[in-house]
Amino acid sequence: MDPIKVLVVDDHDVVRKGIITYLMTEEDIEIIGEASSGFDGADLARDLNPDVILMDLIMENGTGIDATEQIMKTNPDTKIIILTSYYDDEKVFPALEAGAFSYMLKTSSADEIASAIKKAAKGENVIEPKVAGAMMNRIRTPERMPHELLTERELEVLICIGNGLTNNEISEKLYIGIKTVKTHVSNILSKLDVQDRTQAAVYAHRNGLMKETK
Amino acid sequence: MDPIKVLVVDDHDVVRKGIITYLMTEEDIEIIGEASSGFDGADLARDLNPDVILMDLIMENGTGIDATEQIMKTNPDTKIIILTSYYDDEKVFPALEAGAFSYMLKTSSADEIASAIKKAAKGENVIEPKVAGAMMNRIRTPERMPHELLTERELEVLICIGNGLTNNEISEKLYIGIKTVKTHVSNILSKLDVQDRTQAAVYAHRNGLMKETK
DNA sequence: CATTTCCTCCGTCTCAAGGCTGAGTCATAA
DNA sequence: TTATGACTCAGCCTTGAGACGGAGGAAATG
Repeated sequence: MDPIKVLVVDDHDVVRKGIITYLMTEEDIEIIGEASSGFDGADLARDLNPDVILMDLIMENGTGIDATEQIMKTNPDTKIIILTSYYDDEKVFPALEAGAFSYMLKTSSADEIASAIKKAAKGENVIEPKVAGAMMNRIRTPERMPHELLTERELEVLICIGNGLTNNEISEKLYIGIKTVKTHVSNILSKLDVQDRTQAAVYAHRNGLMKETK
Repeated sequence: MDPIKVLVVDDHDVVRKGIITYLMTEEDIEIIGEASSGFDGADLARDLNPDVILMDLIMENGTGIDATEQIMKTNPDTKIIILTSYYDDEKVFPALEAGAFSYMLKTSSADEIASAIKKAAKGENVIEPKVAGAMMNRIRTPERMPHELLTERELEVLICIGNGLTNNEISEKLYIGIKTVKTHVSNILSKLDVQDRTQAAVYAHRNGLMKETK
């Protein structure tokens, strides 16, 4: 059986070298390339057509999410294993939705990672227990995030609130009357189930709604 | 000359193994131990008395900051090199204040890290250019962060505001009169140079003041 | 001892915030 | 056509927020 062709994408030089050094001792795994950014990783994946990709999420040029989406278009059969430090919801689910095959943490032992690569090549998913726990929570609570109930306009207003604007400033910014702003604010408060604009601002920050404008 | 005795502290198994694997090829560097948490790292440092410690900042049990402070008490001559992914102000300066000797990023090449270890053993600091830039900014702008002007009590109140509490709720939580809360809030608003509590809440979230209670 | 800082509390006053009710327009779907 | 939802705006009303000024006690500091 041919060795498994693996591509390693991580902007941390020591991590990349470390993984590669270790994996070189595995007989049925062959490192065919490495990249230090999401962009380079996507390019290399297209050119080299690896069986498995070890992908970091947070990188300086092109996140692992974007790279994963890109690679799934050009190499739909490639199994992408996310290998990162984070296991919070906001990171995990976008990655899995983008097409990631497995999700490992960097606290995993080198053996576990080698095992995950072999399983991925055979079509078996590997999800870290901590990550799996987060997934179960998501499944157990099918209630959608409250802010998904918001209309586009309400979301705009919520972003303004999250930036500390007053109703008056919002009305000027969005070219609408202050009464309209108040209506939106009221609807937002009831939909998010919070008591005042300050709590709404907190909600926006905690749920990552401010990232685009930060 | 004796080889440099190095201790590696990082909760990411692949990072630790990777660094060690690489550094083993360096003749004048000897890995005398490794730890996967800040607590273990501090214990090992006390027992083994290494010349240089490679220390991650974010770990599951005991942060690198705490471990660094601890180690500086027991092993004041040990040079601690912070090796992490982050180069924002909030991470860098506490580490240097705690007694870190050098500050490297994980994007550094393995050669640079080996070089930093040798320089640290000789008493030369190594600061990553990106981190150095942040330091220069701090020096160029001697204006301290506004929230450093806050008193302890005011900081408590600000945290409450950041959690979306009303003045009334704050007064109950802190066992003080509502008038007192209002006084604190007014002082906070003027010290932070913001107009209302919502902007204060935003400030608290953006400047990482909410991390303890999140 | 004198000064400063911090925490505490009071009264007054103004205004933004937000609840409640109602209503007109427009686009899309049934 | 009718119904529905989103966006818009209005009036009325209550209350919390915040500014301003004043003040006392405790503890650190010079």
